[in-house]
Amino acid sequence: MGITKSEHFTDHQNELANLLKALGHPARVAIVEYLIQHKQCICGDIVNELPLSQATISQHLRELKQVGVIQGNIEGNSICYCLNPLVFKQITKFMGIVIESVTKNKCC
Amino acid sequence: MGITKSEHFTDHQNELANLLKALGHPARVAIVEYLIQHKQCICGDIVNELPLSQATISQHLRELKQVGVIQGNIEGNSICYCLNPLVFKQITKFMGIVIESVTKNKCC
DNA sequence: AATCTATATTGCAATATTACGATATTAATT
DNA sequence: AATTAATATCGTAATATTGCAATATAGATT
Repeated sequence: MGITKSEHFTDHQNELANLLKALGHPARVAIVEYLIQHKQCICGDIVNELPLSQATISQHLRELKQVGVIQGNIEGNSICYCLNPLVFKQITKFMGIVIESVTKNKCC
Repeated sequence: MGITKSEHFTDHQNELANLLKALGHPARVAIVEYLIQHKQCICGDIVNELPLSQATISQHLRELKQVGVIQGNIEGNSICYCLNPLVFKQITKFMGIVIESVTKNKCC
């Protein structure tokens, strides 16, 4: 099918999965890494950086914005994007729970 | 298209993206959460836990295994799966870099 | 060795994602 | 007001993902 049965999972599971999925594309990882380096960007900066069309970059930025990875503020005729730390803290929290759980345990 | 132009990105970007994508599905988040709780599982445990067919669960387990999120050890006639902390540490490291970068900066 | 149990694989249909050209929108500049 | 610059959206094609029934495989049990 290709249809994910979101209705069978908890809100938390769906939210976390959406967030991780949004980060699960090399172009979007590259955008985040650009923002780590440069703190902010406009769409055109990423168009110059990555070998993808303006339309495609705009789409990736929208996906990142939709889940809260980045936020965009209108500045004149362009839009300044920057990272939102909240979602990264959310992911880190989950990872911490996993790591703690595994540490307490040897398993198979 | 649907084709990701992986060749244009660094190995690091592709690896991290693959890892995050593998975790970017609610069923696979649910599997990881089951393992946080129960430390280990066999395929049948997850089949009983989630409203998905055995074939689908087996596929999700394979994806998680492929990127190293879980490891499987043959135990008689079934396979014991458990979490591999390494990849979670890798993700945490990246998240830490992001958070540190944002903290140093206010931006738009 | 036949059967049972547990898991993996194959084949397929439905849906989602990725990418881009073309076009629209919106603000700044002339 | 016309033009330019920056970004978003639409439409479309190609590929990927999700899910399942059916079947295959492999070890355990009888």
